[in-house]
Amino acid sequence: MEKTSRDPAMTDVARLAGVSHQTVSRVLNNHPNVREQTRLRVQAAIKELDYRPNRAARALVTGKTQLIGVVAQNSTLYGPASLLSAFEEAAGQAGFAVSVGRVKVLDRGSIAAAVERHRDQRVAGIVVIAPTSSAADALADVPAGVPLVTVDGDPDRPTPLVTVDQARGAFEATMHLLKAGHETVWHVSGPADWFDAAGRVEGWRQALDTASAEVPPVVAADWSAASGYRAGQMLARMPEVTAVFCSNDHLALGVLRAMSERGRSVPRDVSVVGFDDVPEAAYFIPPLTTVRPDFAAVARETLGLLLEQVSDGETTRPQRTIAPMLVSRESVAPPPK
Amino acid sequence: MEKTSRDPAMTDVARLAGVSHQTVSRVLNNHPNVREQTRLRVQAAIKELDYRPNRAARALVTGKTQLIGVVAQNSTLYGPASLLSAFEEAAGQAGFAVSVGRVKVLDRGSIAAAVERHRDQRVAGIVVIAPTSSAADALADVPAGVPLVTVDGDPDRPTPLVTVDQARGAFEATMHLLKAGHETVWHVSGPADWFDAAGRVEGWRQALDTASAEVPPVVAADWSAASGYRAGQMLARMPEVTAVFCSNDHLALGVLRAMSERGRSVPRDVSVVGFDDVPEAAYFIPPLTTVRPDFAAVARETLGLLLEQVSDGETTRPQRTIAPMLVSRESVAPPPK
DNA sequence: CGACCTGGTGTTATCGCTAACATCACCGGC
DNA sequence: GCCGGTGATGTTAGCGATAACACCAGGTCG
Repeated sequence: MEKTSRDPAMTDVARLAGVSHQTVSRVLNNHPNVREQTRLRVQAAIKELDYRPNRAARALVTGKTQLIGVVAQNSTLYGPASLLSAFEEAAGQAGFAVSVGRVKVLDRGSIAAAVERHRDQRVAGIVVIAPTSSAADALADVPAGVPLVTVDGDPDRPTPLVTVDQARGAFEATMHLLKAGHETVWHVSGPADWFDAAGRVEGWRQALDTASAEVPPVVAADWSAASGYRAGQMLARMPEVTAVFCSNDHLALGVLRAMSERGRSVPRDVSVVGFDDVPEAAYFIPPLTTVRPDFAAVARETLGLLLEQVSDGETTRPQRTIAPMLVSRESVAPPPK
Repeated sequence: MEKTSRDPAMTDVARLAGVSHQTVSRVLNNHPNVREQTRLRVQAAIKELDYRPNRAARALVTGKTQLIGVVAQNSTLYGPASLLSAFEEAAGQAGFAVSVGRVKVLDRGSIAAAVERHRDQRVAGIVVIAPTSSAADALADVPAGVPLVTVDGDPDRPTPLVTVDQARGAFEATMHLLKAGHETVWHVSGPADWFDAAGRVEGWRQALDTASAEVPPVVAADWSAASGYRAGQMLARMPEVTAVFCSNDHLALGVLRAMSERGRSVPRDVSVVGFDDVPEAAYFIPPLTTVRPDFAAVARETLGLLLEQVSDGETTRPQRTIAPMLVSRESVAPPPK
């Protein structure tokens, strides 16, 4: 009767290498005081047994896990999804596992519950993707002492925060259009309760102010192509509209379509700029000039900020913004004569 | 000098309730042999101390974690992203945390590495979202003994697998078009190395066979709207094309646009059906008739199959397919006279 | 009415690791 | 040539839970 023998433990490695288990532990944790020869023997034994340290045992004695909890909305929007994916990659490379707690709606109760689930797991730290004010409000409920970083959250709160510099991206996009010769730039905005959308409105307005251009009314939409299309139908009817900055690429797609349907050629008659640089943006007709946020950088900074809190308990400068990049394609041209 | 006292442990609860720590353990694990009165005392103590069991300690002694590892491609495609999100929710409700290992490309090496990372974490089981043959191949490297379920993988392999019944969805979509009176149905297909795409081609062909309709050549594309648009440009030029089944909604979007550009009205001149029911599909112009996979059901089945393996070691019937649902909107009509 | 079960509880060993201390050989300096 | 320092290693004691067994009271049964 062969019982499947249990996974090898540190003592098994120690026995094979002819040392004590403590020496194995020292090799594993790169302690300096181990003779080179001994280290090699131990490493050979580890490889031979396909030994892997038991994280539970380590966590038990150190009191720390190698787990990071992320709270994110259960959505497939490009921005948040990319962010999450980038963060998982960054954390993975740093040797941390990521446990994702999805939330249907970003309200206090749901977020608090997700945070509790993570605390139950004794995560080392928590990241909350909190792009709306209701989500940011919910963070007030998180007990102090838990390392916490907010991504895409409210820039006006003192909590540790990493965010794309929405205003700067919008500023550059708008400036790009103004420099092409347009007298002013219209804006199709995302939902007002999203910080991303608010920041982009702000950057757009600043650019117009800087250039002393007239500030047209904001055209409000949500993030969808459908709402961009509706906004576009309106704008297409107004001959004075020659340049439009859209709060994301899907809105821009809707605008492109509306323009094309009314026979206004992009970029000959109207120039359009988006935000996000979704993978399809280069295949729109025409290929879309847009602003690309560096999600990988956001992820790296977030992780850095979190690990700083985990080890030091505190952070020196708890806010980071990541400058996005304008990607110039073919949807921008000088205005018609 | 106040040192922040450590989290309460089981013994603290036991002391407060006036019982042994073992009794606390029994209460926590719902053992039957505990007097009601004792149970209440213990529960009160747990609440008072805000005690939460230490998972590391439990994992150490039981040898099992409450963690499930998922390997998924680092993509933002609607299908895989939805699946992942649904699975995280299902697992969360069953008390499992989900650790996601993202992979850039679905090749043997990357998948093997991701699986190894999960094994290091001693996950209870692993789910691999393996929609292409290269991904399915990589599973050969996974050592036996690790509970493993494949989602969206190769239906022709014997590994435990849960998948949407692509062929059936495609069959119904095609039948829907034939019943509307179309003589035959054209198909714009996803990439050939995706099982999803292959299954949908098969279902489409079966439906045509069943109705003894002519089988036109498959129009090959990838999953993008851009490629759908190119396919659509071709189809729009052919007057005999009155019905098109697209392998996903984005392709359908491209086709819709191409048709509209060439003045062929949908659904009056041409009927179009998609697959996936992306959130925007109802806002396409016209609102798109499509096939909705039940991602939540896939997630539930996957979890069930995995937990069955975890507890029993084996599974009886290791393959499950989930029937999708046709969602009828406004992009289908009888063919023009 | 003593043997035996059984429900409720406590005691002890154990999981696999790290931290802290113990040990021991070897070194240089006065 | 004895002393303290230092580098390499071993020994021991937990971390916080579960499992296995021990124990004890009270009821059942022959």
